[in-house]
Amino acid sequence: MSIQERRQRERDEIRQKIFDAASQMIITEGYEKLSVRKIAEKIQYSPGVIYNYFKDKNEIIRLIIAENHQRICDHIKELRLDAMEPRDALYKGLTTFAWLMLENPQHYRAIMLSGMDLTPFEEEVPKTKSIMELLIHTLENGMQQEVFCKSDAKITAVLLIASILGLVNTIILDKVEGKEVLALMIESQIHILVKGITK
Amino acid sequence: MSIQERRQRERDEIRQKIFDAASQMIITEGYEKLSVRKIAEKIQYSPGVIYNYFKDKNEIIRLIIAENHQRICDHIKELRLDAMEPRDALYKGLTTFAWLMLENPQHYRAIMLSGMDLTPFEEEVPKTKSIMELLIHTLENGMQQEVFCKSDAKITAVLLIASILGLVNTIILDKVEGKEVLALMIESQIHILVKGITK
DNA sequence: TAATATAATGAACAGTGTTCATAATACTTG
DNA sequence: CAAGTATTATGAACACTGTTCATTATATTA
Repeated sequence: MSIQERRQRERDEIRQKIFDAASQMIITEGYEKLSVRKIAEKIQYSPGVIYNYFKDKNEIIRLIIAENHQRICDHIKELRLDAMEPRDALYKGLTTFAWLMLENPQHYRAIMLSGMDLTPFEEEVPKTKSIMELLIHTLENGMQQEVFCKSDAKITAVLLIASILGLVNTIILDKVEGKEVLALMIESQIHILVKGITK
Repeated sequence: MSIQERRQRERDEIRQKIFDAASQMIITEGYEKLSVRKIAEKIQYSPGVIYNYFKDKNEIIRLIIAENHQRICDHIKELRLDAMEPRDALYKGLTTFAWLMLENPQHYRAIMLSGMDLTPFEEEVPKTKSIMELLIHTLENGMQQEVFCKSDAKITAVLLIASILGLVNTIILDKVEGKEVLALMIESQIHILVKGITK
């Protein structure tokens, strides 16, 4: 029995190696330059072996994105937004989200670029929705306390996230430089959004 | 002299043919599936001929995006926003922008996807900035009339556009269906934004 | 008509994702 | 320990991609 455990462990290790190599290559060389052959070269295996561990290249990318989402979600959970005043919570949550997204742009870029093919993505990793759920909870909380205007919290959450993602995308594409300008933009954007939904 | 005019005209015609074929292929088959070889096949030329008329594939894409921007900009200009009340102008302008973006998602997608390589883009087609300029003008107008909060109009314009692009992107990626849901999202988003910057 | 400028060709190069028969390895059984 | 079996790695092959360029064909000029 132990022998099969070890085999499984070895499988997992190689799988992880592939994953890590791909993840790092996206960060250092960018999403566009990522290729199966280069991953194989980096871990010193033949190209074909990748397909013994992953369905295809897309699955690897999906999992990298999922891991990133999870990481961001964990960070936001640690903020304990539910213990804060709704508007403060919204401020803090969205700001954190924006900065974490900007932390490694290449991963974020992968989300944008591979978008269309990632529809079965949420089924695989249901936790991905959690960022949205945290936000929805904050919004509903604020509505009950009559701080925010009444609306469909789910839709409003989508709109808020979309705004932040749009800003992050613009910042990355336009190569906005200077942390103080960046901070001003994020600050301003979130100010507008929070004001826009408050009573 | 007339003979050179004709030659130039013929050159322009083939160039246009290539452009049109590419533009249509993006719409029908999507940005990812666009290839130089398929363009050549569609216009019944050999692949190499493309490079007698365009520097590379990217230039074609850049020009398609530029044309799209121009088209949207012309539509918005026709609205005569400067003759409207600032908030109405903002509403109308942003709503029109969003719907035109959603009109053919594949072109919009090309903007997102090819982003990083398009930095020299604005130098080629300075008119691209015009949408932004129209928006900035509307904002400055509103600030002078003390309808909008005082701020850097340029930055605020970027934030507003980013929000709309973010929403459009989300709608496309998440394949939001149903025109009434779509309309509600756009309407809500713009409502939040306008409220967010008004005094 | 011959010389010249221009443009189309398609093979070639270096790359991509993916598949699969073959070879090598590791494990199980006699 | 040896023979047989299951598992995994290999690398060639397929069908693509963008791009370049010597060669060929065409059209213009002398």
